[in-house]
Amino acid sequence: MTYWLVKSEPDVYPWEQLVKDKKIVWDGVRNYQARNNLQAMKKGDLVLFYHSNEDKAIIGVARVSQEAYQDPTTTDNRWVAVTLSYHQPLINIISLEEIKKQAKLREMVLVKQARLSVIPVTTNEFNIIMKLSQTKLVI
DNA sequence: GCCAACGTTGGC
DNA sequence: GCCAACGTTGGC
Repeated sequence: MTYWLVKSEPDVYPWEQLVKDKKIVWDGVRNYQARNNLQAMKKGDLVLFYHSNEDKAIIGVARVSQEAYQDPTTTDNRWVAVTLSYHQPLINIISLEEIKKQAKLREMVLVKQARLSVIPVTTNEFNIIMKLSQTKLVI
């Protein structure tokens, strides 16, 4: 099991929409590092859903339901998409501010590489976030 | 709205 | 192959 984090601008595709849709094709990624992370995702991996801009917080947990395939928004075969599905919300959302306050989270790639939109998360970081948010993971 | 960080492009 | 110019993202 690998853990990830994806960023979304809430006015483009908010978490609430995933709650309704149940599934989302995560496409349009045009950054090689982010693409490599998409390609490394395995079915069943858990994905933290982060709102950038106004919210700047981790708000829920999604899951990889389909591994990397050709990005449907382009015929350029360098780019891939995955399908994410709704998993569960966080009881308390975790703000970027909170993450920066936590010594053990300050080294997250999310903090170190602010512009990357698909980000690996360590098991330890994932567990700390679950604990801080008082969320019991549903398997 | 500004700007830092950083990726991409194109001229040489 | 280097690097200046430029574009984009996202935090503040």
